[in-house]
Amino acid sequence: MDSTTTRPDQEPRPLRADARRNRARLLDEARVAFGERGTEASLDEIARRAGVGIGTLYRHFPTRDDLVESLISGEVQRLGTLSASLAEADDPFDALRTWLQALVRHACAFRGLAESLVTAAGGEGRLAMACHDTESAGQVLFERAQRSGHVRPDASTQDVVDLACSIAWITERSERDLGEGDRLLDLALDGLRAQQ
Amino acid sequence: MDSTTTRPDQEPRPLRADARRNRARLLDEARVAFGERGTEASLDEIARRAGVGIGTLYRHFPTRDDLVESLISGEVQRLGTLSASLAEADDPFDALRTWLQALVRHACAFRGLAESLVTAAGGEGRLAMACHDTESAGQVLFERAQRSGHVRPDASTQDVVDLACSIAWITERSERDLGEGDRLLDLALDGLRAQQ
DNA sequence: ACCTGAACACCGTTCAAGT
DNA sequence: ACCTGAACACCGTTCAAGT
Repeated sequence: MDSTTTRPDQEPRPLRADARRNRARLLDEARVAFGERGTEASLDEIARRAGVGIGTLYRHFPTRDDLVESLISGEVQRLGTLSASLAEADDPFDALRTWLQALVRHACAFRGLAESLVTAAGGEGRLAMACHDTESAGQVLFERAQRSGHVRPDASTQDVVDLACSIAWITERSERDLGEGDRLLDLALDGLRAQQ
Repeated sequence: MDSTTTRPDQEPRPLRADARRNRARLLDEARVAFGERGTEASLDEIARRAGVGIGTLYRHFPTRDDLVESLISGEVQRLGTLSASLAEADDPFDALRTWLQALVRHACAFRGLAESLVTAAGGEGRLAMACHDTESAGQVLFERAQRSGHVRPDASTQDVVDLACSIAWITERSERDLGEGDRLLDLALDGLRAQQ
């Protein structure tokens, strides 16, 4: 169900050569800065390191979240692709688990990302749309698993996406490494009870 | 290795009358401000509303987390009491669940609290000690439940406390009400799988 | 012993002037 | 069409001066 035709996506509208170069530099430096300091990195420093006035940063990325969105848009698409490729998997529950694991890892990409995602999700910007797309990708797998009776009927896509984001958040915040994120996710999916 | 003798705890050391009044006013206004704007509320505004110079705020509460700690210390104690009162409960798993529920509600008391707790936990300040005390309270219930075979042997106290904090965080961030926090916690404790 | 608030540093955001 | 950077607003934190 990927409509490559309709994509109301940003057609990146031809930019003047210098503008395009500036945009690329800003993204490069933002990637570095977010990697080092998380999503709260100083915008001023990003602009300075990119050799660009702060006004230019704001022109290309009116909000911090727009910058975040541009950095993760590739990953968001990959989560869509992954969902599609899991949609016919033998075990619907495991398919969902695999996708949620990928979501957790995605939301751990840099410090503050899980927070940005969850906060943006309620809003209206480009990042909110990215969140919406991500949730839609998960929904396919979730509903299949639920229809097939492998998932509690009282749970929702939103529940598991939120759980994944909050696990990403705690993984990043406490100093667990990424493998610990997987463990916590398994814990939440399988439950705390000992199987007897 | 707990040296109950050394407790470098704050004995609240007699304050001059005006200092005590200022401290109380600061706490009152901080409670209001944190309630309205979360733990990131402006310290300047708290001091102003308390009718006190900003320096006085810093004298009483050298860090923002010290302010947070003073606001929640009562709740932290109550979590300890609750743990003690659940320590002999018939169903060890349910006892743990009840306590974790209380922890989730506690960490939802105001916006940003879950974040402050998790961030502080790694550090050294008074808030870190409060986190440590809280975890100890949970540990009693957790280990009992685990020893009795009701809890997976590969899970840890830290796992469930972290899960509770992250569920508090997501509950507060997305605009779920508190009951939703309980639901998410149940989901994580019981697992996503349909019981068949 | 405690309080005050000016001073400093840092950051986000806007906008008039420039090319 | 795009860029620049000064200007403004806001906040945290320290510290010299005061009582």
